[in-house]
Amino acid sequence: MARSPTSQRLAETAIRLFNERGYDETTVDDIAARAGVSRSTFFRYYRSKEEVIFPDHDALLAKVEARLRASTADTAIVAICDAVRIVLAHYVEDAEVSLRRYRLVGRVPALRHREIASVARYQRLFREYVGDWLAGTPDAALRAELMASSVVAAHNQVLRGWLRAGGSYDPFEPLDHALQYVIRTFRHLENLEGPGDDQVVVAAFPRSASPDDVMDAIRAHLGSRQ
Amino acid sequence: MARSPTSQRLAETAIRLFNERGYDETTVDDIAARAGVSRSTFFRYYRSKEEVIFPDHDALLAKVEARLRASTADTAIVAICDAVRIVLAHYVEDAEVSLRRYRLVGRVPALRHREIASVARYQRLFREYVGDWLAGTPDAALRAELMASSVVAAHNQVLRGWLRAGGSYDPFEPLDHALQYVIRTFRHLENLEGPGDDQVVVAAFPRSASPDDVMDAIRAHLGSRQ
DNA sequence: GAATGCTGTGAGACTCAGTATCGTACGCTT
DNA sequence: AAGCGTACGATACTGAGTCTCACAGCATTC
Repeated sequence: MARSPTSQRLAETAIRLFNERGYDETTVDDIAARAGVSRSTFFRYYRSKEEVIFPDHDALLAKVEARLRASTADTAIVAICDAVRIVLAHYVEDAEVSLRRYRLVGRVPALRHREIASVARYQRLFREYVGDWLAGTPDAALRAELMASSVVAAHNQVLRGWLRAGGSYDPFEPLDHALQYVIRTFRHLENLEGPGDDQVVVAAFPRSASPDDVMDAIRAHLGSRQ
Repeated sequence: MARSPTSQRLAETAIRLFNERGYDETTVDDIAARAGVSRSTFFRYYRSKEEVIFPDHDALLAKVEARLRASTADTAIVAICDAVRIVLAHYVEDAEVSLRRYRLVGRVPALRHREIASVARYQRLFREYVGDWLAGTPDAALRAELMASSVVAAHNQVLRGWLRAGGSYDPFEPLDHALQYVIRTFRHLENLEGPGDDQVVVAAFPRSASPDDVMDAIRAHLGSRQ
């Protein structure tokens, strides 16, 4: 599935021209001519002028889906975090391309729409996965939607920050930091099944409760565990 | 700002034709001819063929923004919930149109993309608002993103459910239910400023911690409050 | 009441994305 | 060398969206 040299050449030519003259000012004819092929050939490799900017979203989407499928309910959160890392890694691998695309997309509304649409596909994927995971629990669909949107939002926030900074640092640490928020939100939304592996949320009390009230209640509760 | 009769007529004709023949099979010429005007006139009222389906998103967006601006930090959550209700109300008011559009959008990828793009504008609006609200606190941008995405996700989930059901019930109750989740998530994400009004989340511990460890830690922490 | 200007409309030409078809040259097999 | 499949080029076509110009209606003004 290695990309053909012609396809590669077309993509590079296109991006160069888009940056030189602007997206709207560059016609498909220009790209094809400069790449030394015919217009027909361009449309053979890319279904549209926009697609030349977003080549392998399908492949990436498939990778994400594969990672999610390769998990059981116990490891759902791990699978989700892994999947998000896969996506971010994809951008980081081709930092050069990602950055050029980022600048381009920021300037061209049509491309921005396209990008947003492709993000929606990831969100949908996560939503379906989480929906299956939560199936049967109350408000499963709603919570799946919220969880999926959080995952995607966290990823996008980290990615955008990294891109804005010109890809000048390792974004996986911020990603894990962001995912901590998401995981806590998950736990929170998931609270029917109790807390997770390494943390036990102990209690919540009316603010009016005195420290002694709190201590008493906790002592009583812990008593049943000893 | 009442819509002109010609514009109205064009929109109605377009939707009827889209439903009869399909979106791609209907040309702008068809619409204009059937509405009794020229092609030029169509493009005077709508900048594109897609736009005839999504007429007043701009106005709605402005309403939402106005509602958000008309609030101080204290009432941020209230403002956000209100804003979401405004959006849902807009769909419910024109239930007939909303339903027709929903069915259409479900079948035509180009329209779906357009819809998704417009949703992103709402999310951006909420993100900026929440970002201002949280400005100066740690991870403000990240938490703003998460909160905004939750708000939008909740709304969309409720709206989609209502549309799928053919608009056969009052969606504001489910909306409030969904917003409860969102609000709790907010509180959770907001915990730097302390928890909400009536709850105090006390602590989280490694599951391996013995009850005594827990008690000691809590006692030490509460000590500083007495 | 004619000249003036503004506004909405129609007509037509033009660009360009995207589709479909056909012919052909090249490389590979047997 | 004959046959075959694949990739490419050439060409024509549809339809969206832009632009320009001409004209008609309608008000104002002197």
